[in-house]
Amino acid sequence: MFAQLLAQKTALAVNELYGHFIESEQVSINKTKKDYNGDYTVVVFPFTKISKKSPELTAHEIGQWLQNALPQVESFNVIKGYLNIILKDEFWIDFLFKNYQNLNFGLKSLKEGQPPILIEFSSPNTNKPLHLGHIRNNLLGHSLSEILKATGLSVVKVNLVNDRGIHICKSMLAWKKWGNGETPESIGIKGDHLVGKYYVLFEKKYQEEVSQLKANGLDEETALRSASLILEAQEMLRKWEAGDAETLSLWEMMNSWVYEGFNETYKRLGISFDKIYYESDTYSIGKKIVEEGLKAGIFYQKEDGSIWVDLTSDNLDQKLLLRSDGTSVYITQDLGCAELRYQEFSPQKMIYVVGNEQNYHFEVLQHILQRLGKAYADKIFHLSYGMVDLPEGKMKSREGTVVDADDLIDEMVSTAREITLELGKTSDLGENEAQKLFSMIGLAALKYFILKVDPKKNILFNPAESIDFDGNTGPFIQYTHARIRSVLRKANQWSFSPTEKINLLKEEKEILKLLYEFPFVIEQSAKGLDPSQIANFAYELARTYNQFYHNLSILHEPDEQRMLTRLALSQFTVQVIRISMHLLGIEVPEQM
RNA sequence: GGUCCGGUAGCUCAGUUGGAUAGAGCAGCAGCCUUCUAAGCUGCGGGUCGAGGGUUCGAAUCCCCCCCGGAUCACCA
Repeated sequence: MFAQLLAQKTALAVNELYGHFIESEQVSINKTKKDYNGDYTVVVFPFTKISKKSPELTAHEIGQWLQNALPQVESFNVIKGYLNIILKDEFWIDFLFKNYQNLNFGLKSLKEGQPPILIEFSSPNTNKPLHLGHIRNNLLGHSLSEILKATGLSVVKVNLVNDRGIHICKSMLAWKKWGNGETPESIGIKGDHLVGKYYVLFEKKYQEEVSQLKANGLDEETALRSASLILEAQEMLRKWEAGDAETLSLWEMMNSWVYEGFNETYKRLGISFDKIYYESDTYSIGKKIVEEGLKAGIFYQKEDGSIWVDLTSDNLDQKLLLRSDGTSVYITQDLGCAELRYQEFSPQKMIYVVGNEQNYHFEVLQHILQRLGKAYADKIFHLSYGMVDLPEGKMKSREGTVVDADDLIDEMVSTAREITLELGKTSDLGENEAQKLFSMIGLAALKYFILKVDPKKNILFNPAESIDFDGNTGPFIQYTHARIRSVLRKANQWSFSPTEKINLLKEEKEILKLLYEFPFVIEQSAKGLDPSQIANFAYELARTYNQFYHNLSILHEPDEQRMLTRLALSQFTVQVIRISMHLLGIEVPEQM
């Protein structure tokens, strides 16, 4: 990065000019604001105490020194005490010539011999279909994996399927009671939707029974606890953990329906995993860990047999680890799963992509692992992302107020189809290709809409206002890509390898300055586990290119070297757009 | 109540370790297609950066306090 070099040299300048040593980290270098003339701006205010001169004079002295010391510097100017540095066009042109054909610009190759980063995401429950919240989770997980890989890390994508527990028993019980043997085939709906239907039905019947009990004089809490439906579900869970054959076969059948449904949705989203864990496999390992912890006196047992950990000295609460009837809870299996993964992969880091509603859970998990003295306790990291809210508030599966993932994807694709057909630029495509394009565009709109937002912030999704296809959107960036590709196809007759260094126009230089930033953007995005930085960069790049495209001609440019330079610039831009979008899990079309 | 997260234009969001006059998109209005794709480009209007104090040459950014919103504190996951 030139900015780093500039900071080092500025520190040296202060040292030589004013006899005072400073670290280059103390120098603040910014990109020059659009309204001013320059490429980089050195902020000299902090040095005025050292120079004992006015900001203007200090800036002039440092600027002169830098111009003498750095051959890349063309000139400088000082405005209101800010030192603006202008680099020679040669610097930018060299950068262009060196990189415009690089298909992997900004990407680092895998560093061998390093322990992997393990990233868990998706982690669905098998009692209901995926909704918009899960989409965010999946997109974040996928994108982060790509971004981390781009920095040369080895990444293992894992999914932990929540395939057991009381919630699963609820949908099983409801299907058993009222399902009449329905299957996905028999009624023609996706398996995950079918199971979800019975989960919702259970809640409905359960609430009815609770109301009835309350009408008979029971208080709410007692009614919730003593309703026959919940007791039956609990009994089913005990049978399941005891290995009851009938229960297990029902469970296997319904789970297989769900997996089939999930796989279809994952496929549409372009999501995949290296390894899938099942809670039904990890909970027993967790149980053992809990028992060992109990023996070691780290946990304690109540009279009813339930096992707890007391975290009050860590400013947390007491936490149940194993129920009185011996069945496990959510955290039990998470203890087992962490152990299993660590044994299996010895990762340098285990990232959990899980919503911020579980912040407390992960804090507790980490504290428990620390108390158990596990080596991996400090390697777990909860990537906590914000909820996707509706105008009326949180989505709730149990109440059926969710934006269904499959429905939303369908809707996005069909909107993409309408818009594309209306614009009529793809009439030469065959049916298959057209279908692929609509899907590509619809998914881009959805994915970009989610990923452009800082992960830790909540997203407001208003179903009444459809997701945009204009402006700061995925399709806008795709469009820019298609546009550039179109120009490059037409330019095939030229070699488009410029040989002479032209002097750059503003529009050309603006793009080069952005492209120059790209590797740094990837690094920052990886460091902050934040795909939105890539998304915002891609938009900025596309927007800047469109200005260039609008103001200047490429193929009609009479000066051949200038034309070739613009082609190289277009080539470079199209690569970086493609790479950026790839890091977000978004495909780009040749035409649209 | 405890803990954690958030509050930037009518709406949705950017805003690097504190730096110049806080930026985009959508929505609204006005322009630009005989020229490489108009899903584009240009212009206009729109802001007490939740409120108040403090630190600093300089605060949307850091500190304190308050207001508002959300999450969480289950023998749910």
